[in-house]
Amino acid sequence: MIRIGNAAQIGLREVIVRRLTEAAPLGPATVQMLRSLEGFQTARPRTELMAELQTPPAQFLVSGWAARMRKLPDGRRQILEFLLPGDAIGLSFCEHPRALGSTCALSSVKTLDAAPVRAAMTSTDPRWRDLREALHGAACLHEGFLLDQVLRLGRLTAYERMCHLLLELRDRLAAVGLAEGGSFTLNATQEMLADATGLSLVHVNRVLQQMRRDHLLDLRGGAAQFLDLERAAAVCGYVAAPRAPAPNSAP
Amino acid sequence: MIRIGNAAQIGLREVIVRRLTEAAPLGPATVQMLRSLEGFQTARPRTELMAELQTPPAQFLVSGWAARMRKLPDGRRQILEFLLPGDAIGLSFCEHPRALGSTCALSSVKTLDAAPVRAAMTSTDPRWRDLREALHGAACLHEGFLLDQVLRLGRLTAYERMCHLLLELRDRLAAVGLAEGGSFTLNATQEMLADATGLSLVHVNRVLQQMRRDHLLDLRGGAAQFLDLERAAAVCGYVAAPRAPAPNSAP
DNA sequence: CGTTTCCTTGAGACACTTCAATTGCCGTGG
DNA sequence: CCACGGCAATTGAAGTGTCTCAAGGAAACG
Repeated sequence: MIRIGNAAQIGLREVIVRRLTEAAPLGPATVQMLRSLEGFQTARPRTELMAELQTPPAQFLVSGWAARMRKLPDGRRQILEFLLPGDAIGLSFCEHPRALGSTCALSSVKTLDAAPVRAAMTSTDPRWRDLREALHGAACLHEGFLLDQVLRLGRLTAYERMCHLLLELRDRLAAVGLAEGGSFTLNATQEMLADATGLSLVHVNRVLQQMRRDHLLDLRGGAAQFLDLERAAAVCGYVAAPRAPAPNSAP
Repeated sequence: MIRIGNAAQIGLREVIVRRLTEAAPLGPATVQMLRSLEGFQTARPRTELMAELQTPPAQFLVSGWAARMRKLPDGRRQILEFLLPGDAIGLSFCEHPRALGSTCALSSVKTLDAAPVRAAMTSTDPRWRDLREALHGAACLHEGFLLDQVLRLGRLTAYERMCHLLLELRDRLAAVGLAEGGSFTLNATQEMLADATGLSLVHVNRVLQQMRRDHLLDLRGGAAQFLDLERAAAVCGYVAAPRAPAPNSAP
C-alpha cells in the first residue's frame, strides 16, 4: 500500500454515499461527514489488502475490485465474495478478528480510511444513528449475497451460476452508478470468475462463449453487457436483492 | 406450532447458556435471565418455522435440528446452514426482513421464546452488555460457518465436503455438550445431507459408505461416530472455528 | 519486440448424476 | 398376528457435466 497525494478525488467518495443510501436514508450531516473522509491508499492487483485473522483497519473500497477468499494448502482457491466500489473492508459489526478469509485486490484498487465511520458505528451518538442503520442494512444485504453464493455453488449448473453471479455484480454496480442498463466493466479475469463459481478456468471460458452464442451476454475485454436482463434473470432464477427500503411498502 | 405445558424442561435451557458462553463470558445476572426464559413450542419434522421475508419472532432452538434453506421453482433445494440446539432463529442484528431463506425443522424440534433477549440486545442497558457481546460473537461464528459452507461447495470434492460438514456439525454439537468425542446424533436424513452438500442423494450414500470402509466414520441410524477426528480433519483440511476467546491469547 | 498474462481450443478422463429397482424399517390398521 | 404403506437406505448401470492435460493464439506491458 502506497499513500498518494490529495488529488482531485472527491468524486470517488460518492460511491460510499450511494452504497449506504441504498441501505437506509442518510441525513445531510452524515453525508457531509462521508464526503469529507480522508486517507486514500492504492493497492496493486493481486496484493493482499488484509490478512486472515488480522485486526482490520477499517476502509472503504472506492475504486477497483477486491475479494475475500480462502486458499487450500494444495493451491485450490475459493472467492467467498466480491468487494465492489462502496463496499467496506474490515468494518463489520464483528470486532472479533476471526478466520473470515483474506482480502485481496483483484484489480488496481483505491481505498479510503474509514476510521471516523468505525468510531461513529461503535458510539451511541444520536447524530450518527442514520449511519448505524445504514451500516446495519448494508450488513444485511451483504449476508444475502453470501447466501446467494451458497445457492449458486450448491444447486445451480455452471451456466446458471455464471449468469447468476454476473447479474448480481451488475446489480451491485448499478446501485452505485457503475452500470448503465446491462453494461458494466468486469474487473476480473476468467480465472477469478472460476474461483468465484467453483469451476475450472477452461469451463468458465466455454460457458461464457455459450452465453455469447445465446445472445445473453456480450463480453469482450473487460466490457460486459447483458443483452436481455429479464431473460438472463429467468435463465438462472435470479431475484434482485431488495434495495432501498421503499417507505410504506408494507401495509 | 403447538404450545406445550410447562413440563420439567429446565435442562433444555442449558444449551443456550453454553452456546453463548463459547462466544463471550456471561455474568451471573445474564445466565440467570437466560435460565428463566419462558415459552416453549414444538414443531414437527419438515414443517416451516419461519417463512422467507417474514418478520421473525425471535426464538432459541433448544432441541432437534433445523435449517435455513432456499428452494428453486423446479424443486431443487439448498440448505444454507444447519441450526442446532442453542442457535437463535430470527435473532440476527439485522432487523430488516430480507430474503434470507426460509427456516424449516429437520427433525422434531423444541424452541424457546427469545423476546427478552431481543429486547436486551436492542437496548443499551449496561446490565446486558455481556449478552450483547456474546450475541455479537455468536454472529461472527455464524458468519464463519457460512464461509466454510461456501468453501465446501466451491472447492471440495464430495468426499471432502461430507467429511468437512460432519466435522463442523460435531464441533458445534460438542460446544453445547451434545457430542462425546467423535460420537454424536445425526438428526438429518441422507437427503438433507445431500441438500446441504449440493450432492445427489445417491452419491451421499456412496460417499458415506466409502468413509465407513476407510474406517473414518461409523454411521448407523442416527448415530454418527468419527473413528479418528484428527485424520478426518486432515482429509478435508478442516480447521475448527476459534472457540471461547482465550483471555490474553494475543500479546 | 520480447515477455508475460490472458484467452481459446481439442481430446480424453472421471466425478457425479439420473433413472430404476430392491431392501429393510417402522407405525398403522385390519 | 400379519398385511400394508411410506419413508429411508442401498445397489446397479448408463449418461453427462465438468475437469485435467496440453497446446496455440491474442492481447497487454515494459
